[in-house]
Amino acid sequence: MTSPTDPIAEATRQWREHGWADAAAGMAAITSLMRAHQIALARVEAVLKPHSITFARYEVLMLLWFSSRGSLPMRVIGSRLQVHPTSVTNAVDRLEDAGLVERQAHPTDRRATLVAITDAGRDVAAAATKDLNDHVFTDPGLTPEDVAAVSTVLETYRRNAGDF
Amino acid sequence: MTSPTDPIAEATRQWREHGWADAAAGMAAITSLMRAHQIALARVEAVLKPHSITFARYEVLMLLWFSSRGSLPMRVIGSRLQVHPTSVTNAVDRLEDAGLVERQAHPTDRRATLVAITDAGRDVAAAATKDLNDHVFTDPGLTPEDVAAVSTVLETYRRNAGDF
DNA sequence: AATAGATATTAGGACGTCCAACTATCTGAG
DNA sequence: CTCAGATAGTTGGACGTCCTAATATCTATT
Repeated sequence: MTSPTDPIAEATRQWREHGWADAAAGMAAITSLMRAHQIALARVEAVLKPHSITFARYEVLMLLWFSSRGSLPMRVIGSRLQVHPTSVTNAVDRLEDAGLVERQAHPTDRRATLVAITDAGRDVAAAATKDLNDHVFTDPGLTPEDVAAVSTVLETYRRNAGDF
Repeated sequence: MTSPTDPIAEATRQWREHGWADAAAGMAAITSLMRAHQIALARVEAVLKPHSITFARYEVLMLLWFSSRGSLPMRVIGSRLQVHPTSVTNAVDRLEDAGLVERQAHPTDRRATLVAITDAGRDVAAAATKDLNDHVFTDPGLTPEDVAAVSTVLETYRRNAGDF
């Protein structure tokens, strides 16, 4: 089992050799985060692909599904998902083209736009969630202890960053 | 603790309510990973911006800088960074336009292309690294213990995914 | 040696993210 | 009541990632 060297471990070694020992651990953590994100996203997208949606659109759909009225203003969606307003416009455009959501006038603020999930949207959300739960979330690729550890530490990271 | 609700904690609650308790922890971990990645990437890109490079290009530059000959085949770059060949082409195109690397003929395999770092490339790599170390990596936004914990768990995750 | 299959790279296109700039509408200070 | 400033959303563009398809070159099998 002579596995090739982990590129991040190799980078860490280089960092120390160059006298950047103080930064080596942080570099490794952030670089690991980038790779792990890439792996996780690829797995999730692979499961969502048959449902013809992406993770970005899935998140919008779930937010609407869980909302009490089945609709939210664009701005609220962006705020919850922590993405730029233009990303919300993009995702909603595509979801609307697919008939999974529809834009409605906001009752009191004519600047705002409400996004409402359709029946078809609820169906896709339910089916996609079942698939994601069965094929990714129930066994994400780590022990339950590690899963909990990641969540806990990253929650701290997100809070420190002002994410919520 | 009067903070507004963490959207991920809220999603976890919804998952349990809908009877998906087995998948709730995995969903939370993966969603946390997505957000944390977004935060970390934004910080890194902000520091790199004055150097007129992105993180993707920075990684290519560092790989070349650390290589013994100062050059690597495109294929090796993609393999180490775990990105698609077309992403390497893209990054190298832009680095070459900026004069930070140059393409050279491979001595023995005419299909392959060597990418070599230039003196200007070494200067940018050194300056960018100093900035990243000072402003991000030395204090990534977590305690040293948490930084180590993230690295360790994500290393397992990457290894399980066949990343190395 | 000839050729079928594998490998290295590039071109074109889809999608998500961000930023800057613009329109429409709301809100609050005077 | 008016108007400057804030807010909601969209458009257009830059960039990174992936996928598919195409070209060029290597390699191994017959």
